[in-house]
Amino acid sequence: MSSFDENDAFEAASRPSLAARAMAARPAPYLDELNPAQREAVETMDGPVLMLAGAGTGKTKALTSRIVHLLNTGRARPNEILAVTFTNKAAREMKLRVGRMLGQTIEGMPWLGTFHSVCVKLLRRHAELVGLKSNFTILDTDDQIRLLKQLLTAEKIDDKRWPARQLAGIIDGWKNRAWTPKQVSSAEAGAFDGKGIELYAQYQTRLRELNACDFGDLLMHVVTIFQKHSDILEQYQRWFKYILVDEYQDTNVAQYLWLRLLASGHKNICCVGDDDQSIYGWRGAEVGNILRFEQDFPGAHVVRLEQNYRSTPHILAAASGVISGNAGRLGKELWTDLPDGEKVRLIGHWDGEEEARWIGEELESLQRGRRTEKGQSLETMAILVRASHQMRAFEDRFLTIGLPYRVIGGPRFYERLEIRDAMAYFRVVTSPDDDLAFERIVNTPKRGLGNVAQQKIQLCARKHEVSLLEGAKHLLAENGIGGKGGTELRKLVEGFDRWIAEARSERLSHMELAEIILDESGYTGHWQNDKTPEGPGRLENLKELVKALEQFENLQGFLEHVSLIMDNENEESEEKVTIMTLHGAKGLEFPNVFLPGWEDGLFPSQRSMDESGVKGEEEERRLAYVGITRAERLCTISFAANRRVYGQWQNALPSRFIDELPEEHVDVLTPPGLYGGGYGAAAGGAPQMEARATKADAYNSPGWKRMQARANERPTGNPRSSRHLTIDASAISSFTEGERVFNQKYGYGVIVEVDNDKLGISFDKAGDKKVLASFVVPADKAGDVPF
DNA sequence: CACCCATCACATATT
DNA sequence: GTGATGGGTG
Repeated sequence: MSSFDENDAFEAASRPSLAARAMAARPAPYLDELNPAQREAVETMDGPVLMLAGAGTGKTKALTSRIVHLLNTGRARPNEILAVTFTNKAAREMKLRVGRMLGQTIEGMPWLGTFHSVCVKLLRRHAELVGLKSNFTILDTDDQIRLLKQLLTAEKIDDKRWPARQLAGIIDGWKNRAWTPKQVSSAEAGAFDGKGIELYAQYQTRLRELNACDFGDLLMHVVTIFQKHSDILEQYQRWFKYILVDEYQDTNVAQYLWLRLLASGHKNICCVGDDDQSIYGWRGAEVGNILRFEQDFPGAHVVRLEQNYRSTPHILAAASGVISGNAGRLGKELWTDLPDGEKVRLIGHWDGEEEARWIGEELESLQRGRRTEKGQSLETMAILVRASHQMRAFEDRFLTIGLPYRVIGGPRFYERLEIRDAMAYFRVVTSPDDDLAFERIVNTPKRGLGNVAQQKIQLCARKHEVSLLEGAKHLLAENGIGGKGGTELRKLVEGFDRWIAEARSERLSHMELAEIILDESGYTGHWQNDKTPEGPGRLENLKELVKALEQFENLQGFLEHVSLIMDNENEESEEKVTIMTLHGAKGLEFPNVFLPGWEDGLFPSQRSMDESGVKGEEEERRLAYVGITRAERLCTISFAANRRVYGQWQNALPSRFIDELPEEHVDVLTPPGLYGGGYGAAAGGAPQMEARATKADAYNSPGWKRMQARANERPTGNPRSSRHLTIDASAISSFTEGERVFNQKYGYGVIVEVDNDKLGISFDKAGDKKVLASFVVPADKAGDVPF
């Protein structure tokens, strides 16, 4: 009990000032700003509440008002409220808004955070109950895979046939369901060649030896503790008087159990979510959790937020047309007061590059101001893609035309090679037992310590039952290693001793220490001598890393932060258009949204449908719904008939979701190139892109018919029945040597060589080229196709 | 042991 | 097209 009370997270927050001040401020002006539904959700404070909040219905506003109301009415002190979100961004936003409503910052809400960060706090307190020390390290996916690889090698399992990645996925799945190795269902016995469960047990043992956790463990361990130690659970049940959960539709089984355990006392739990926006099934989220809420918490108060403040009626109607294709929804009807605005625009393109080019032009025209409109900032515009590899085409295009853009969710700062290396050095300094970190950097930069030498260190460490760093010392003492490697290893080990002592003495600031570590270890020098074009950038990143340390007390605190917060939102001043994935865009809104790549196989993703069938398709459909509902004023959907996949040209059909867009809310634009416009004619004629046509027209256009015809010519029959992103079989060998052909890029030419779908062509102007057959048409048909 | 080149699998989304 | 891996060479 005493240690419980000494918890600084509780203590620091217990200062009376905030709660007292909040209570003194009795009047509740924030209530007047809510609509009736929101107000009901805020004022129903006791007992279970389910807030079904459609996109753009003021969910965060209701949630933060509820927190403020709980404080304001004296129901709870700030540190007695547990509020969990999925992303750090959402947590930050909530903190900010609660603070603003209260008129002060709220450092006093220690239990407002992501599931993972709250769990880390809990687990540090009770780590010994699951066999860990409270200073355990948190492994990221990379470390996880490396560890599993080691296990596989030790078990002599061929990691070609049975890749560590796959095992990691299986184990993650089990952890998402809060299954410890002993609890894994017998139905899973066959997993990973029948060795899955055994390997899982070994992996957990290894993690304990390393005093480490992976992401899944954070939740699972806490659930285990709650289940096994009722006294601890009861303390927390009493402590957390009110529980709030954001994005409830994204909770997995472990999170669900965690919440149910904590709420089972007073049942003051308020879950906010939207079953139509559940898009994380692939990482274990269970829509069932939200669908079942009323059974789990009998007497639950269900509030629907249906007034949308974000999007125009056309956009809402388009979104609801798509989502209505899903079965088993809780059902909501969004409505809005806003004026009609523009219809959702739909446009097809010949290939991905043209799509990027067209969107680039659209962005510029929005920026300049279309027709009578005023120009808009690039900040109002976003391109939301299904898969991150789609981003590349846009980056390429925007670089050439000099359009400023920002990619969110690309390779993140803290996942970069040099940052991870540098952090591995810091990890060894702060916890010398961190073998995974040590392993990562023993030979980075190159110290002449290859496989053989590293094996020796491993063996020596195991012999003495010590960490790798200690093992290396023993090895040196025993003269087990000589030559260049030996000298270098000695230098490294001595370096670590020095840095560790330096860190303990606290004489230097941790920033200075970090610089010394990177310099003396030769890591900075390694990149200074690097002659690849990335070298300077990497050095730059290392500098930024040291700068980022400034905000933290010490290296330890920094590492903890990084392991949980892998985002990197540096504030920039320049206006930029945003490129991000649909998943990343959830919770955001933009006046102008572009949704490219709506092709069957890409979106909905083939893999999702192969793996999860109808459920997968429904999740993809929700993703489409999320995409459309991000738009406030203008939403533009596009697709391309041809796209490069794995560097190969493939053709595709428009997404099935396009057929589900209600026609009366959609404006079909004519692509540049149809009706004789585009490539040849555009030079002389007016730009075609604003031309109006109906959806049917676009599908009936010559170019479109040809695309369809090509797809249907394939011998596989029904084009909807199998993969759509495949090589266009009709194009293969349909050309012969000597035939005269036309290609968009190179103009007219004669075929000199046929190699399956690749043609060698001697062009009149461009010379000899290799071109894919699907990119070429007979010269006499050049007018028919959308070139 | 480091470096170079050929080969291969590959890329749905994230804490 | 990219990044990881493995075999051969210096």
